[in-house]
Amino acid sequence: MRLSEGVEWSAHCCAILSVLPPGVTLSGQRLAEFHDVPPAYLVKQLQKLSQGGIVETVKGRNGGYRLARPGSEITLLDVVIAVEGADRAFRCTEIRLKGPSKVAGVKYPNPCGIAAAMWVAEKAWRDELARHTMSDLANHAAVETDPRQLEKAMHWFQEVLS
Amino acid sequence: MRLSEGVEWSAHCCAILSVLPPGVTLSGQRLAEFHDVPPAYLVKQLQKLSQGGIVETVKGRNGGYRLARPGSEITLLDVVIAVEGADRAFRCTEIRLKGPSKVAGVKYPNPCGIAAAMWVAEKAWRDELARHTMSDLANHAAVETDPRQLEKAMHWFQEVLS
DNA sequence: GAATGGGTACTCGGATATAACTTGTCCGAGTCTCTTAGG
DNA sequence: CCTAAGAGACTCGGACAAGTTATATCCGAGTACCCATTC
Repeated sequence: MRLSEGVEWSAHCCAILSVLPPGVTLSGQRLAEFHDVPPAYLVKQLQKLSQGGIVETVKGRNGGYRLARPGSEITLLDVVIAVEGADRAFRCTEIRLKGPSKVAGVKYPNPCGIAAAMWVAEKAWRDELARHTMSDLANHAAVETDPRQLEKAMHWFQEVLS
Repeated sequence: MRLSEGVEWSAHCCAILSVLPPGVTLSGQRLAEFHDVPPAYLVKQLQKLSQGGIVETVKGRNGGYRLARPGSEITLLDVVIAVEGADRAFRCTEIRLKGPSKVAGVKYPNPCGIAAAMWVAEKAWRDELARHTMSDLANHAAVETDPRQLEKAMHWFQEVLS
């Protein structure tokens, strides 16, 4: 089981976007430069965020991306779902309906115990992810980050946003 | 994010093995037949369970697999880890150390907020999986399964174990 | 001096190659069992 | 009738392909800005 790298990139991008002044956009090129990741591939992830209603896009010169709603209303779970899809990690293939013990016509309304346990665990995972908003993560980063790095970041933003 | 099919197969196999009399083994061929899955590939999953200390193997004629310890002491988490590996689903690439804001020499002892949140969520997932043992799942299945199917299964077992 | 039209540069978006991993298969090494021959 | 040796068949285990997904890239469609031209 593995989450794609796009999840990490997207989460960082959304956290960054959450601290921008309202209305200001940042292009995929700039976001890729700031995070030092392949620009074209990052844009592909941002596309998913756009389709998922997490970010809005502004076309044309000086265009880019901005959050579609306040950072305090976007959770980590929202980002993960937008990038990875809403499908469950565990997929039940209903093994119990196959093999030599199968009985024609028998259907089970409830999921089998294994699938049920798996899905309860996944719900616990999702619930935990939903507890963190982009604003929370941005605040946490602002506190934890080295002051010198914070200053360099501020400087860079003022440069590219001018 | 996706769990491999091997997880489902392995969980079902372990649940089956947990209800066998002590010492009795079931071959990969039989387990594959019972679940209607590709035999050679199922054996590959059972290999991982063997390497993970979940099941023991008995070679030679009338050999096969059996649980390495009581089914009440094997959790769903044990099986998932054996098949999928112990690595975390989310991997932090330390983006914050790259890009134009990086400061030479700066290291962060604590994981970044995003990674921390991800890993807390994964722990919640694991804790939930660890709450279910193979014996629990087998009991649940015994109650939920259609009586006719149960009987056919019993019949099949008596046949292949004789 | 102000307005307007066109060119240009920059943006996102989807279609297109490459790499990695999951899925699926095969054959060899090892071991228990059964048979059979001998005492 | 009992013992023992050997052949056989069945088992697991790792090495070997095929298909699917994730990763990375490129080029086209569209839009806002800037500048030159005109009134």
